[in-house]
Amino acid sequence: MPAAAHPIDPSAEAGAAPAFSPLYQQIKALLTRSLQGGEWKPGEAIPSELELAARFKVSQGTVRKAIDELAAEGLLVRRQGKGTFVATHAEQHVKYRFLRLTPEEGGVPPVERRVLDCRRQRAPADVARALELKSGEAAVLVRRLLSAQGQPVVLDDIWLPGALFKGLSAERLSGWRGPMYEMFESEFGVRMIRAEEQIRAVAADAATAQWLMLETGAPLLSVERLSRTYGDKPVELRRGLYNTAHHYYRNELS
Amino acid sequence: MPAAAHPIDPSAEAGAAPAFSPLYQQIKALLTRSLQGGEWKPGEAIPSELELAARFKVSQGTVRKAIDELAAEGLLVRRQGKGTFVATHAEQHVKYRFLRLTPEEGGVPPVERRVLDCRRQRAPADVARALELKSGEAAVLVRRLLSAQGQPVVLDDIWLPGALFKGLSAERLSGWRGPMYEMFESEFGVRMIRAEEQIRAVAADAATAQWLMLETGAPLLSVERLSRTYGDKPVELRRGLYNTAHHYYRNELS
DNA sequence: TAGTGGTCTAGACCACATG
DNA sequence: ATGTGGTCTAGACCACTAC
Repeated sequence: MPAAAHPIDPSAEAGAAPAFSPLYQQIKALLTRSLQGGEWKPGEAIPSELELAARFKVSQGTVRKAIDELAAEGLLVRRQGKGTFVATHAEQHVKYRFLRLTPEEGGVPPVERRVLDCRRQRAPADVARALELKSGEAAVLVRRLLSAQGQPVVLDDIWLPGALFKGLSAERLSGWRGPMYEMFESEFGVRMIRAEEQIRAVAADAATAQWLMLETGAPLLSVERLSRTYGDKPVELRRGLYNTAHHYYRNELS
Repeated sequence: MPAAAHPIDPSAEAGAAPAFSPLYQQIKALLTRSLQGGEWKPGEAIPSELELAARFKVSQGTVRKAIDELAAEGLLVRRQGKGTFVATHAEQHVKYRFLRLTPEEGGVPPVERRVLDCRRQRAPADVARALELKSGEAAVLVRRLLSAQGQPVVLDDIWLPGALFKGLSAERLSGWRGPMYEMFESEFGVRMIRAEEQIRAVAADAATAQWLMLETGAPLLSVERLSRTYGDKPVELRRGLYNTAHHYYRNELS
């Protein structure tokens, strides 16, 4: 019983919980649950460290450590003198967090978007499995073409759970200015916080080649991304095909 | 002057320093310098937090925060009850830190190595620029073929600064068991701590196709990696061509 | 001037590893 | 039993932001 001096009863504020972990981990779990439950919305400030310390009956330092970890994970953003805020995809500095495609020297990133298709249909088996949908459950398929200076660079197929994205249409997508994840956040209340990608090199098939204005068989970067929201729940399966003739996917290892 | 109560004179233990940053940042810089200078070697334990606190005349908490950051960056490894150790590529759990190529379900990673070439020569202009060598300075070029179950998967060209890798030969490389970065560390005192990668899809040329037992023009993943050691000094330029028919490059975004 | 996050301290106690 | 890192507290002071 590590924190016997100040145990927090998990059943007090919520249901089953990690039970006996360090106090700051319990606080972190409680904060995560509040974020997940929408107590504080993206962009809003959460209560001050002292307020939270009073609410949870722990010291400021303990709250601080919990917030530190959530900030390190990108769920919260600290701003000295102002407060701590729920992270949002609308922020300038995280705009390229999930956009790893970088132009060669002197080029521009592929920011021109064209929605080719947006339809609701039953999720195919592989998509259903990835998104943890029941087989045959509704899904939304969005197909987009991203270009840089008129040159097509990316062909994206995006699968979303139908239940979470009611009312999503090609018109709404086309009308939206700014990152897609910002729209998901503000229009559908779905916030992506983490993603895993599988990257391969593939040959362009005839249809893809036509969209990207390449020869059939041209080498393309295939990026399959599974995005997750709070609680590691998968909410987006994205399959992108990138023409890397004038762009590259950048990555940092540490 | 944030830390006026306990300023550390940068000139006391070393030369010019970040001057007036938070105390723990100054401690961090001092620890980094000791790591860089080889005061503690990879795998060894550094002094305990209390010892360091005494040495630097600060509280344990301040040393702790400095070590926390270095541990987060992967330079140190904490082990409860034992001490804090200098990270090493020999550790099991970091063995795959720089190896992102993952087998498809049921497959095996490409661990069979064959050294095709190892020669010293003048660095070409682009390599010299990346490694920050003077033009015409000596470099070592290593070419390797990695296979999984007899099937070639990766063709690697590795450029290293000649001055740092005296005595590197195909024989020594072939004889080494374990990760290459472990060899660089223990045999040449060069420890990689960070790397940036540029990833593209390319078509196999005739020579590459032959090595990888593919058709000319087959799509390959091109991974160009610049690895850095302490002080962000570049020490390796690696150009890998991956056959992603049965493996994929995995990445996590957060 | 007041409130926020950021730094630093000193000391207590716990958990883990080792002799 | 001792020494290590890990957690938690209470309080002080600093730096930044806003009113």
